[in-house]
Amino acid sequence: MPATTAIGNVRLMRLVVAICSVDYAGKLSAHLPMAPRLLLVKADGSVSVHADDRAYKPLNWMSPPCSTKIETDEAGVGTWTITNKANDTLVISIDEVLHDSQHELGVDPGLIKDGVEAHLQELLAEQVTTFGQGWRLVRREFPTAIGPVDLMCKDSSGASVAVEIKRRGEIDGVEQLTRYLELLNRDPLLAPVAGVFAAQEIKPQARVLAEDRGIRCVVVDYDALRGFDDPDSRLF
Amino acid sequence: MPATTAIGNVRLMRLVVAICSVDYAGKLSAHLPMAPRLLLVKADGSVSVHADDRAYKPLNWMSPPCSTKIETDEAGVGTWTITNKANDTLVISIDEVLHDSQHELGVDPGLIKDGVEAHLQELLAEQVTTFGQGWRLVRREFPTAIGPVDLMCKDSSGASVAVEIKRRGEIDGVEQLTRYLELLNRDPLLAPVAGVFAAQEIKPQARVLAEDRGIRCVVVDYDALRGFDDPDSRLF
DNA sequence: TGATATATCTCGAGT
DNA sequence: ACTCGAGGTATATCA
Repeated sequence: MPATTAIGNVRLMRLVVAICSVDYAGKLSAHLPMAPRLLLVKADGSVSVHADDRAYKPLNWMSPPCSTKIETDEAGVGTWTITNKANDTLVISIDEVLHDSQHELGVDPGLIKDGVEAHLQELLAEQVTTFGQGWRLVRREFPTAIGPVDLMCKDSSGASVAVEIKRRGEIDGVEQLTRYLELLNRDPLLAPVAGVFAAQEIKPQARVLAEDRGIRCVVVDYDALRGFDDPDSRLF
Repeated sequence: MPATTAIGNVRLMRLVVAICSVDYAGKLSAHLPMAPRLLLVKADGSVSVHADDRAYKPLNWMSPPCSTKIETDEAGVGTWTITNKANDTLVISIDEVLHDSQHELGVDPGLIKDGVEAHLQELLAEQVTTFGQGWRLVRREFPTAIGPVDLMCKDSSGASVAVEIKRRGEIDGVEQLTRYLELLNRDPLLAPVAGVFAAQEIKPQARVLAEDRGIRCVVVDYDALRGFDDPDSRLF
């Protein structure tokens, strides 16, 4: 078995706290005046600039793949120029370095998620009787010219119903389902096709719009659906 | 003049590199197995968990406002429990601390941007002949009951045209313009009103939908428009 | 590779 | 508080 770590493959995360200004030129232009900030250089070469607020979004960043040209003196003062394939450039001008450290983290084993829309669709596909007794699934991701319908079903009377599934039901979803229904109802082999808008939460505006268009709204309980599902198949 | 910094107001960014596992329960459930990661605690109380890749998105996070309960021993081993108003919880279990430092950054002076949609609208308002010879601007932000139309114009024959401007032209923008046109064409003093969908980039789906509804699509070149504009008016 | 849909989207403006 | 729209959206999936 070969060694899993070679010196040349050691990948480090570098944390720099520095007084710096930043200029980005690419899809837009952006400028950050000189101030103390965190510079985060990751093992994949990506660079992000963080202020002391906001958990999610950096002030500025360069996504990988990208390369960094560092032109600094022994105190770390100078400039970093980061460029990507599209020739977007991020220039960081450093006046003073307050902290500089490197850390080996290794490859992350990754995130396991549960409760996203794809999972909700799976559960509902298995349990279309959530929508009514005697319903059956025709197919998931039923193809149309403008995109796939989440679930195509038949109700107990054999009538077609297109189901649009969202985690949070907003107006966009109703518009999307409306477009599908308009298209599907032009097909004499399918028409008439009714619509169901299913979500864990449906915003009042979306409900009004849907019902005005004759679309039935169904609020689904993820935990209840999951309860009927095999618990051993759960991720954790 | 009062002192601008009191001890109680000193706000610090804390950088911790630790072997940890993470569980989030809120809008969804997510789990990160034990591994070395960066924990970033900002002055606003927000916490984010970073792996050694991706510039933009943390693996896990809690946005402010939120509060953290730290239950660790003198070596930093133990758990952090972060909760927000909605009772979403992020639990970080720390096995070993590899680095721990704090830094005072102060409030960031903020980002200056150039090249966003508002600017595109300005440029097109100044140069409506981009859409055709003899066109003239009636007004920007033309008011309607459901919101302002970006540009209301008259073409060389004097016919009214409503223009919707986006940086990226997607289906939502076509829907928006469709709603405006429907409303405007009910007004006998204005009707008939034609539609133009203008964007730096128009997605195929959006183009199909727009043209199906008789809306003309125009791809505009931001840099070319800017070239005609006064360079002194640029932000930087 | 390009197009499409999702996201714990985030974030800001306006009501 | 809520809604709506924009984002250097980023990111995953699927053709």
